[in-house]
Amino acid sequence: MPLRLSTLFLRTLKEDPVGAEVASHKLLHRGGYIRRQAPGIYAWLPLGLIVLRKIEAIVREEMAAAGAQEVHFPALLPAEPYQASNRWEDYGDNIFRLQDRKGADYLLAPTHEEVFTLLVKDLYSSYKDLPLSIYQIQTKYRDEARPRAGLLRGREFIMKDAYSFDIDDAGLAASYEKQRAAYIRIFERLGLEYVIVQATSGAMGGSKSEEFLHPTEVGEDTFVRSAGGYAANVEAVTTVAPEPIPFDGQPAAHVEDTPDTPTIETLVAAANEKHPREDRQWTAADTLKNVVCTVVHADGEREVVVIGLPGDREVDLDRAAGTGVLSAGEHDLVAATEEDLAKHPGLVRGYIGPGLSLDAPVLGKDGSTGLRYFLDPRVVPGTRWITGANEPGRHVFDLVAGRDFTADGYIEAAEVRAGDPAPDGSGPLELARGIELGHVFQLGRRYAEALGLTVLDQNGKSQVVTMGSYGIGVTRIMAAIAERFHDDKGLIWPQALAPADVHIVATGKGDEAFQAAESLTAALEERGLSVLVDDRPKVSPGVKFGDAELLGVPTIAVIGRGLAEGRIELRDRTTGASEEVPVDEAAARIAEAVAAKLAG
RNA sequence: CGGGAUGUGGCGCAGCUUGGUAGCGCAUCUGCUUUGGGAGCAGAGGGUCGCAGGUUCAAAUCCUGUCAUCCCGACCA
Repeated sequence: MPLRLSTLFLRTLKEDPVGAEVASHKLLHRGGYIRRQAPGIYAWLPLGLIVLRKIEAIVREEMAAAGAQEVHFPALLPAEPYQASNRWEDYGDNIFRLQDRKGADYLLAPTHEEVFTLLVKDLYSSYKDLPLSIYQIQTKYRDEARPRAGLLRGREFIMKDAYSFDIDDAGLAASYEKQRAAYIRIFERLGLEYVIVQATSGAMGGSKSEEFLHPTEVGEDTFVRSAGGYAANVEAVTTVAPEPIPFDGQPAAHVEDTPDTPTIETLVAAANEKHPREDRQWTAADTLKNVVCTVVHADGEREVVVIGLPGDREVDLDRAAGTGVLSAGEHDLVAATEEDLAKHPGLVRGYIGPGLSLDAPVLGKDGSTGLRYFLDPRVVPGTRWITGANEPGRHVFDLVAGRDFTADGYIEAAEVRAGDPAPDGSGPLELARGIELGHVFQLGRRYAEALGLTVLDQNGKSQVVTMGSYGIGVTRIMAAIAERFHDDKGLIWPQALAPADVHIVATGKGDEAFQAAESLTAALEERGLSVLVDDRPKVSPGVKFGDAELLGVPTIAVIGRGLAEGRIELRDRTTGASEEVPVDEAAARIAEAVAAKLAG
């Protein structure tokens, strides 16, 4: 049956929702695809559901092709499995929590690793049952502090999440590869550009991890890429360390008066004025900035640490926390507070330095402060720095890394900048924004271990299963498509996702146009096409044209003015092209156009 | 969590400074006209003014509290 605008549950709107910033949010709202219910929570109207189901269908087909089987879990789950994996705490306020009448804790699941793991544990106990890949398409809940951009960042959203279970690392690698390949096919079919970037695994734990990002300015994720093909989330970029420099011939360190220079800017100015270099001006890159941070341990203990990095770089704490310096039991890395600083009088604010010689270190576990000291990878042995002398108004010049000071380790704590070299040598990096649409990663054994998922191997020995986790944001994909395919008049759906194959507009007074629209509808449906027909009586043509453009069905057939001469107008919403065709050829021509769009 | 702002018919807003019994646009309904680019005229229906308390003869308006929402930031797979 065709969708008839005379009866379809739809109201198009002229006004954007209050506060809407991005096109997908405005247009899906105005086009009557979605309605906001609460911050970050949307109701799905008939047209929206049709598009959503089409995206889901593509995902289902590719999951089946990849050998994954569909299951379905509740969105409402008991707290215990999440307490066992520690995520009940780790997720913090991002979980929607609730209690039943007995006071037992429940949650609206943000993701389902735990219950998938437990289900497999329930049913399987032999290596012969593996490998296994199962998935669901399910509504997820995350109580985001600030939902925004409509469907792009909601508190309720639909996600396909798949999980693989293997006996060994090789099996996990193979399962991962299948899902990764399925994702590539999905995005190809959607016609949505994507970049696969290396990622960190974040709160989920695990090792190999890649994100599928759709590059766009409205995206919330920042990633880097090089002309040579390297791409990574900024959190996952590793710094290219320069070659060490021999100590021979390097000047000895010397302390100088640099009054009132608590910042890098004032320090550089003072250095150029009072202690100028002969060959060039000092710059911020010649200084070593020592930033005080706090590691928050799982038990709540706050450990102050110091991070040294070139003075021209800002600290990026997400990178620092995500690139491995935090060991087990270390929960988070944050900026140090006044109270943290107050506990360490050995730190002279504005003039912090690692110490003047290896014999008398200030920072580091063996230093006088006893605080752990980490360095940016650029601070290789032999590099010379201006840095704090741990006295107010004094800095040390020509302090050489490795000769005069060392650290407890290296850390990726510096911001990534455009122009930095790619770690694989493929050229300079550029920064870009993207929407994260999918994420594949090798979880490893964290969940299986925490929840006791083991199987017997060929030797009858118990082995912990290794897992992979693979997510795709279905509702987010819909927003990304709307974001990518629209113009100032409205949405322009790809043929494969449009709520109908053809949008027929009947205009003019009298019954002729409406009758012709009915005949054409029937002819198109006979050819297997889905039809949206604007059969609203007494609605002016301008309104109908406007709605057709807003709704975004890619092929529009206008029946009206030309009908007296036996012609129907075909419009291509994508190209804007328009042509008149004889009435009796219309169905065939439309079917051709639709087929061409599906193919192309 | 910090900063800023806003809560008034379905939607978007005015009214609040200076208290006096609620208005505009869109949408909806009726009639007539109009029908290839978001029509015209005439009429109609629809509001606990976020909530609670207070001041007052009288509160959308002033005061106190509270809740919610939006924006910026922090946070965030």
